[in-house]
Amino acid sequence: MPAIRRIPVMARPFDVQEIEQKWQRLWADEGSYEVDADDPRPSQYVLCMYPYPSGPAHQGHVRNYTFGDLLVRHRTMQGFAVLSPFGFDSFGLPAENAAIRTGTHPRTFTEERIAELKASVVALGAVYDWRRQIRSHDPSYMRWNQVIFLRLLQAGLAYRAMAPVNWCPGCQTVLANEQVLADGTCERSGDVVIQRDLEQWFFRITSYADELLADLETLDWPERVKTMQRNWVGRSEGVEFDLQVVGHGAEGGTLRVFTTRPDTSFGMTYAVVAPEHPLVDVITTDAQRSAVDEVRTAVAHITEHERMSSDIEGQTLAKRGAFTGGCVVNPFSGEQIPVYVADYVLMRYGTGAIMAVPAEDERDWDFAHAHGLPVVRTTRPPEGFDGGAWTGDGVKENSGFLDGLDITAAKERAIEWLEAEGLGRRTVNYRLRDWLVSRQRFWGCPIPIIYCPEHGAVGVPEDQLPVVAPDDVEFLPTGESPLLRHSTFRHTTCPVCGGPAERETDTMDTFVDSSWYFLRFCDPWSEDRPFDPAIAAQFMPVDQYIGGIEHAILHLLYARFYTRALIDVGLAPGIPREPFRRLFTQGMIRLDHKKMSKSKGNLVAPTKYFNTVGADALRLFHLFAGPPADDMDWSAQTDEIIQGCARFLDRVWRLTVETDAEVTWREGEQTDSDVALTRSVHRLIAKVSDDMERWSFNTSVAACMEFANDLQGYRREASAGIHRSTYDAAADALLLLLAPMTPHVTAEAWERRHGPGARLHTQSWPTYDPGLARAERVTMIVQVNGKLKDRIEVVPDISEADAIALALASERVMEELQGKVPSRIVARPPRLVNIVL
RNA sequence: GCCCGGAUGGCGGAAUGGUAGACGCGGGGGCCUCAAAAGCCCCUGUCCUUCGGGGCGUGCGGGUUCGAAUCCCGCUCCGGGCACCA
Repeated sequence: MPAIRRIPVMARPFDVQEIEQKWQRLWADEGSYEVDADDPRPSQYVLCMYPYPSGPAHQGHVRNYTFGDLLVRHRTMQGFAVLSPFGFDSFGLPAENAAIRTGTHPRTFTEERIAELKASVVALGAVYDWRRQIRSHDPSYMRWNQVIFLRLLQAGLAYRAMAPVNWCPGCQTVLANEQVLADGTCERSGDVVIQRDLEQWFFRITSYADELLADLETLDWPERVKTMQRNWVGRSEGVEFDLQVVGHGAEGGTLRVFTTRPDTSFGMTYAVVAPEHPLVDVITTDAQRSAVDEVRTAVAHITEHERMSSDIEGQTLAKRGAFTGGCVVNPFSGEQIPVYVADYVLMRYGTGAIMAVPAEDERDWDFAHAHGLPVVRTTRPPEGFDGGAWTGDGVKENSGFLDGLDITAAKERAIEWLEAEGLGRRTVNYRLRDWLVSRQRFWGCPIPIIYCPEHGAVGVPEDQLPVVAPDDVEFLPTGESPLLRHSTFRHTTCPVCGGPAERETDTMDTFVDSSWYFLRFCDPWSEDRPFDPAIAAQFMPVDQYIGGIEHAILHLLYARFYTRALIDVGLAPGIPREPFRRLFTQGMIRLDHKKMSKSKGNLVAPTKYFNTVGADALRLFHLFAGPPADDMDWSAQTDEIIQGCARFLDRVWRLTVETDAEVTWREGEQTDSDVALTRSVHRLIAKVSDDMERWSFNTSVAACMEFANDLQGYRREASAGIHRSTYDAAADALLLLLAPMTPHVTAEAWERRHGPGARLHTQSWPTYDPGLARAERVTMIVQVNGKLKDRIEVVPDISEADAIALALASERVMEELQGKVPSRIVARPPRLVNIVL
């Protein structure tokens, strides 16, 4: 019995906004993506880096959450209980700056921004288990942040030490590096910023340097992120050894240096100590004192950042430094060599002193030439080398017992000699420094410490946590934390003796908040500890972590460290030491060649798309635009492409829900074109399933578009009517495959096809028959001398002999051969035959 | 300076040693319509062509291979990271 349907005529075949709101409400009401620890399904943890709430979402968020949501929905359809939480990194400087500008309390400001961001995330159709939401400024989260701090303190992983900071004498406060202008002045007062030592809190991340480095090998992360972390940790192996000091007042003293090139020791023609090095005061002669002091003063007045830059106002690579008047003995050559101070040697790295080998180190070369110091080559440079320092490999010369060796062997020999003589030992140095967590800010998690004149730094007892900053504070543009001026917060009593004491007024770096939120997500209801380790162990590690490349180093390194620290202080027994098994870093979105961001003021809000083409079309665009890892340019053409995505969804709707022409249905035996359609359904399932696993969403979308074209062609050509079950299977498959990408329109189409209450997203991900997915006929190409000459339709399992026979029988090939005998025939059935003359 | 990426039609991109340019955007033509919109159909790298087809073509120059966008060597340009870490 042929069924006949007629098309309704309208701009779009469905009401986008109505459908999107309906399904967003349904997913929330039905708790479709809420997952509990006792869920019988195997679990998967999919997480997008929790955002700083800066207001309504921008396209960077849209892209991020589209990828994440696609994964959540896809894995759910594959039968996993997918943990998909969302939260807000809600402490941070912008809220505090807004408070100074407008007087609004940072909490009010932040919570308004959270509501806006959350609304746009929901409007995008991204689904989360909102019961688990975390906001880092919530006292319930701060409490555990502070407990963890105290446990790290007890374990010796947190400590207090003097550290150089940027200090503005005008504002009487510490500045962040970003607040110091390029010329070394304060952005607010214009005063020259100086370096000053202040007591600050640190986390001992350097204790984990080797582990953080070694375990990178086990991670399924982008290679370049791992490389960046490796460089950041900056492990270098070398040797430390002592030099005898000669000269006034220093007899019997030694100077310890660190080097990775002990093979060059015979070329050490002078030594350099950092300006802050304690030996400077001892060995500087009266004659040299003023020159040395000049260097030290200059260094004290610039930031480390500037000190590292190779050019300060015309003082180019002259290497700012001076002779101290003192000397040391090079133990290898026995010669006396001068000791200099120079700003290119850093007190905090190695021993704060180096042996200088100008012939084999570029910095030493520059310095030696600026100060007229001798150069002795110990590695023979290659023939024709006319540059300065030679840092490559070569045969050792002028090096006594090392002569004739290559540098690797010479290093070994030199270290053995130093150890045998009792002068030095092997050492490893790291570029990585301990993590300075103190921030002189209001809008952050207070460091739970009380300073007692009697008992020193005492932790606030855990039953008194959280320490929450008071609300009755005044935000002034002074640059200092209002907590400093709040006397009832600041003045308290010592938990040990009850005597008068002062609270710490610094807060924690917000990277502390984000270093364990993924663990709290596993058990956000826990009231007696940060989380239940058994539950966390069930979900951890995060199976897929998604975020921007800008967090490649700091956040990801801190989180790796923190996870280990939590395990080692006993708060997280049984959880994996690596928190993020797979990492995906999405590319950024640029507008006019600049990164799209709120601070640059070049955002394109998604709202206008939600209100017109709808969230599905915008999602489809982000998936279709190109490889997820690549940067994307938001261009004048973008809106047209988004329109094209909406057009495609209209077409999907017409193909699955409505008929746009009078249609005759039939059943019974499949015709050839019915079989062909079935085959392309199976090929499509295979293609999209594979593309999903390798994050090739743009080609998934292309395949679905191609299939929709095929489906339309099938309808057009079906003069004898449309085979009902074949067509239904095709339409259902298309909806199932698109379900994770464009969830609203597909869910609605599914319900229209299958009746009220039918749920697309609880269906299983479709499977395919490999036999049907394989093409029935394939195009075999025939080449002569590698040039394409003919195409022949063949069966996929054609034999090599048959393929060659067919190729040689081709008219086009015979023309080309002209009776000549091929010298070689390369056959790769069923893909190609290449005839070589 | 060092270390990673990348370069393909007018544009976004596809092609994991085997038909370069899938899919889409833009453009051109046609159908439908009183007309328009929407929709549908066809064409669209480039040059030559006797309309059968042929030459050229994946940043540049070499190489390996029967065959290279893909692998190797050397450049150019663009993007990113680290930049006096001894």
